[in-house]
Amino acid sequence: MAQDTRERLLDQAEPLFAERGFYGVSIAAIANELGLTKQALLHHFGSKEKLYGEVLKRISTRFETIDPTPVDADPTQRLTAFLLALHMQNATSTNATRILMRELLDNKRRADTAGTWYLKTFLEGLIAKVKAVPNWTDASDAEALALVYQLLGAINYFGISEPTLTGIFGNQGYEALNAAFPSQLEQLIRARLGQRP
Amino acid sequence: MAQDTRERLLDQAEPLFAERGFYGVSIAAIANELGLTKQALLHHFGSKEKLYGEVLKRISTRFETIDPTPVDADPTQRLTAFLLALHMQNATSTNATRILMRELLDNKRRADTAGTWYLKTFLEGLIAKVKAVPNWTDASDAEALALVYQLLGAINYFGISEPTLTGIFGNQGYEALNAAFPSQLEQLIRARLGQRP
DNA sequence: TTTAAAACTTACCGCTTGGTAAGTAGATGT
DNA sequence: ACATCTACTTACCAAGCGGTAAGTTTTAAA
Repeated sequence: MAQDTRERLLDQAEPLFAERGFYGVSIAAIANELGLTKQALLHHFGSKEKLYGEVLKRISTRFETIDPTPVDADPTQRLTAFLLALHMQNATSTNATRILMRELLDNKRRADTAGTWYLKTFLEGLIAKVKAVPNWTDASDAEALALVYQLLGAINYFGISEPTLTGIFGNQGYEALNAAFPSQLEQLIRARLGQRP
Repeated sequence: MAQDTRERLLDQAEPLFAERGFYGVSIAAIANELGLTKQALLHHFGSKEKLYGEVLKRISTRFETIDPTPVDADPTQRLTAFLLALHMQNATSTNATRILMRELLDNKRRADTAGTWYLKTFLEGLIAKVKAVPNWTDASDAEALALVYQLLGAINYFGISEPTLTGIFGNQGYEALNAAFPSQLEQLIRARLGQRP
């Protein structure tokens, strides 16, 4: 079965899971959107869980390859660039952020899915990046992680809020906010990294 | 129909919607957990949508009454106290945060549910609180909102991540993080409010 | 003590769900 | 030419879904 077709199907299934969640879409609905029958879809992926699992795995691996700046750059600069890149990725597509946020919410039941493990290395990498900043070299792991998590939260929470914020403040209001966001984020990062923990 | 019973049922339904989402729980499952039959539950609330709507409404009204500090306090202090109170509320119960986060994710389809409207006044109140801070008096609405949203993101994202973080870093790891979080959050707020926008 | 409303139960209903079983058309390799 | 494999289709299934209809018990005010 052509790898391209498989990838194409996963490309199309991803936004459906992102928008409606695992329990919110049926395999029949997905198949319909993809232009084939439910049984054809099951033929390709075996089960709904497996299909979803592959969508999740793709996202995980995709996340492992974000690092826009050279290793020898200034640590503060490097962390800032990395987090801004993370935010900018949401402008392209919020599917990954939405799906991972849903995993976070469902993790009490679904226990340890693919998402958790990639997150470990991802977070540990970020902790290391924080500790490379002069002011933060002797921060505890918990302190560094708290900062990291606050910044990730700022980015990802905003990432999933576009529909709601547009609903509240209108298109213009949201656009103004979206335009102001990156520089405000940069300021937030600089402000905190400039302080001691 | 006794108001107390109604409230009790909503109290018990809330965590189920929080943990499994609207599409993830059936009315039969809820009824079972509440110790009555599906039909008895439907008798009380009419439909699943209406039951969920009432859960949502309760959360909205509950949010409108958080303001721990007197109006005449120092603006910076006041905003900090408010946001810390918001974080501390998650320690008591994450149900509200989880449900509202799910609403954020589903808002593309569910359009304008109860959650959106309460959020408007809530966010506008926070914008006003930011603009009361000396450095921020002449910030634009978009700038103030960007900051507010970043801080809310930091708080709420952490609020829903306990199961995942415990899974990654273990109970001890999570406890250390949870202990470090409030003071780190306070530092983050102070750092940013101390700067100009 | 009667009356009426509230709080249920039992019995359904049509529809959707995820999944299985068995067969088939068309390409590909030998 | 034959066999194999991929990519499907048609037909079906039991279980679960949200919801309706109608009857029964419980509670409590007149």
